Parts: sequence; C-alpha cells; structure tokens
Amino acid sequence: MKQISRFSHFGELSDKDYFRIALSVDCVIFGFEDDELKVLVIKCNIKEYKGMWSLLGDLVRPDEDLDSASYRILKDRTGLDDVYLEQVQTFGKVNRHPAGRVITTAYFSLVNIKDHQLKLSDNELHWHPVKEIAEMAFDHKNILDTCLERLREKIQDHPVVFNLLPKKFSLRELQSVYEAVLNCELDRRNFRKKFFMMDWLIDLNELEEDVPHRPGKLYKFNAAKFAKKTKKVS
Amino acid sequence: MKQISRFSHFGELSDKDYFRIALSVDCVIFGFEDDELKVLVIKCNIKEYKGMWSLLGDLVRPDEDLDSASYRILKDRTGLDDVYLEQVQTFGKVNRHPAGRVITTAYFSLVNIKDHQLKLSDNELHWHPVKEIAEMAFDHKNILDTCLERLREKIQDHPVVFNLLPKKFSLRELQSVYEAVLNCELDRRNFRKKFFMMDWLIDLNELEEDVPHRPGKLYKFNAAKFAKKTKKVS
DNA sequence: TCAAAAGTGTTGGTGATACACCCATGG
DNA sequence: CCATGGGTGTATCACCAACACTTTTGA
Repeated sequence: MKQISRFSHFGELSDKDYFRIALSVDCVIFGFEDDELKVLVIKCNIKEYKGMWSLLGDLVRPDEDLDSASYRILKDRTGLDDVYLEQVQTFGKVNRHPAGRVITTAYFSLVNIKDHQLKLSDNELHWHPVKEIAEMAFDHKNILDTCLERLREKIQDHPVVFNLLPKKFSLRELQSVYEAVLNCELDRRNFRKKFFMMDWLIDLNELEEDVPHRPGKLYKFNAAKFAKKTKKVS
Repeated sequence: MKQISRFSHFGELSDKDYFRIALSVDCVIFGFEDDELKVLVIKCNIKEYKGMWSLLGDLVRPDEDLDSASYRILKDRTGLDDVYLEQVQTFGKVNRHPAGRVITTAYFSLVNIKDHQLKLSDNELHWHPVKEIAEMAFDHKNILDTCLERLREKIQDHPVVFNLLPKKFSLRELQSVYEAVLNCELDRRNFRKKFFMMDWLIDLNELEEDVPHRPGKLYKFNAAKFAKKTKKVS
C-alpha cells in the first residue's frame, strides 16, 4: 500500500502503526415472531465474554465495501440477500474489544423469520426476544440499544416494517409489529386510519384462514409507491 | 496484537491482511458568517485531487477513541475544544481513497467562526460557503451533503444551532441561521412564536448596537434547560 | 349463544401556516 | 421624514388522540 500523504500527523508514528486497527461490521438483525421483536444472536466464544450473547459480525475484508461486508454476514447467517439493511453508527472506543483495537460499524436489518432456515448448530445461533436481553458481550448491548432506537425513529415515517412480515398480512399483524417495536399500545382505529391515509397498503381481497375468530382482511405492501432510491454512500 | 477469535472467517486470510485497512475521521465543520452557512476546507495536496477542496481529517491513532480523534482534529485546526460534534456516518467504499484502503467516519461540528483564529498559512485553510461548493476531493462532497442533510434534520427538534452564534444574539440572527441551513425563507412572526414557545431563549434585556435601524433585543441560549446527556457510545 | 377480534366515525385539542400593520431607531 | 428592520395577533387548516358499539366468525 502506498503512503497516504494527505494526513497531517503521519510522521509521528510509522505507517505500520496506523494499520494496527481492525475494522469489523456488526449486524443487528431484527425479526418478528409470537408478537415479539426478536434479534438474531449467537453465543460468544472468546474467554472474556464466554457464554454471553453477541451480535453477528465479522472483520471487513480489504477488498470489500463496508456495505458489502454487512450483506455478506447477513447472507452467510440467514441465506437471505434481498433484505433491508441500514448503517447506524460506528463504535470505536479503544478498549471495546479485549483482544485488540477493533472499531466496528453497526447495521440493522429487518427480516421475516419464516423466510429462511438458520444453521442452528452454530453456537446456539437463534432468535432472542429483544426485551429479554439485559446484557451482552463487548459493547453489543449498547449497539443493540442504539439500533433499536434508530429503528423506532425510522418506522415513524418510513415504510420499513413490512420487511418483518410475510408478503400477505393482516392489519392486526402490522399493528402488532409497531407495538412490539415501540413497546407501547396503539389505538386500533387511529392505526387503521393512518395506514389507509398513507396509501401504503394494497387490499388483496383475501381473508385470514384458520383463526378462531372473525378473519381479518389481508394486505400487501404497496411497493410500487416507493421507487428504489439506492443511496449507496458508504 | 492478539488473535481475534470471534470472527468466523479469520482463517481465510492472514492476520496481517486484516490490518491493511486504515481508518480515518473527517470533520465537516460548519460555521455561520455573512448570513451564509460555511464549511472549513483545505486545499488537497495529493496528486489525484490536486487543488481541490477537502475536509479536515486524519488517521485514527491506535490508542485514541474514535470520538477523540475527531475532537483532536477540531482542536488542532480551530483551537476550539468545547464544541458540538456529532458522528454521522462511515464511508467505506473500496476505492474511495486513491492511495489505498481507507475507511472514514464523518463527524459534523458547529462552531462560532468569530471564536477563534485559523492558521491560514496551511494550504489555504478557510471558511467556504457551502452553497458554492460543487465538487471536492475524494468522496468529500458526498460526505458534506450527508452531513448537511443530518444537520437539517437535527435542527428541527434540537437546540444545536446556538453553537454557530455568539453568546448574545438577536432573533434576526437566529432566524438567519435557520434560513441559511435550511436554504429557505421563514415567516418572522411564526419563527418568533415558535422559539418563545419552546422556551429555548433567555431575554438579556439588552439591545443590539451599531445597527442602522431599530435595534433588536439580545438573547442567550437557555442552556440550563438541557442537562448534558453525554451519550458516549462510540 | 358465546368468545374474540374485526370493522367503523366523530369530536376536541394542538400545533403549523398564512397574512398586515404600527413602532423605534439612525441617517 | 424616510428607510430599515423590529415587534406583534388572528383565522384557518391539518393532524393526532380519545373514545364505544356493531359485526362476523369459529367453537
């Protein structure tokens, strides 16, 4: 690698020192199941945090874009590749990783749990209810909280939660997702009004089946309204 | 540095390869002068972008927090240290830097231009009107646009623009900042109403001086209302 | 016929916008 | 006295929150 002359203080340390920082990506992969918001976690196998839950992450390869690294992790773990993924923040405290200097960029992702099979053999990789996670390895609890906060802001204005649901869903299911993410109860009538007003839904003229009560109508996300703005900045 | 065993694909490349990525920080330092939003830029000295404007940045040192790196840059360039600084996004395309693999985390900062002296000898370091910047070195125009967008969102709900103004300011000045940042005109009566409603201002019972018209009242930011939530996550 | 959830409208409050005139000061 | 910007109030509108009863289905 050539010398990077733009940086003012390069002379104070040798070139090699500046490459002593590793860069990783951590994915907060959210799913929705049993009326709960869940996150994909794995048992940590480094000694300092033995047995604690950690997020899915990996080092960024020298020849892959940062965004690509997060897609790779998601693909490797869930088999999914057309998923919602958003960069949230980069965490870079000196001592955040016990094994050395690792700076990590956090992404959050929204997937439909039913759409894929996990390789459950791997270190107890599984979907864990977000509400039940009190602590995690490294600074991962902090990362999770930050991503959840971002998700909460995001869903107020942007039609992203559809990624957590199957193609066809009822309004009840949609509302449950919002309630799970926001951790609050919502008024049914206002909720329905809002969504029809937004024009985010297409009525499929189908009904739920196998429910022990009056079946609700099924809808799909009005994807056509949202031209794919692929803002690839990073 | 010890082996980092948490990462799944470590075996495919040698340890050394993973430390071939350098990490930098770039600061978008905003200021306000002559009713314009300005940004602190410097002439680029690497050959591929010779003579183009670039942001102020530097490599992150192995022993400093990511946040600290951005404070260091700001301090070095402006002499200021109690300033508003916020992480925005990390840019990590493989070829974003011609000299090698450099991933950069962007921060934006808000400072009062009058509060300090620049070392103007350095590569034409100066305050440049944001509106007049059409292109920049590297992906810095993209970084600038992203930070400006973030600033626009931020000022809608958060009292941050006070950082761009002197301690005492008139409502006209405050409004000018909003108009400069948002690049639009605002209604004076509604603007005043909103700010008094918010209770963000303290009336100093002083008047502007040396203005060729009726002097306006001076205010200061009601800092007491905003307990310092130092959310240090990165 | 009962339980459980679906479906449906109206009202009041709050915050945002649009808009025009008189006032104080310096030149 | 004139030019410049400072200072003020009201009407309208859109959006949000609160709230209760009837309907449909399966058991």
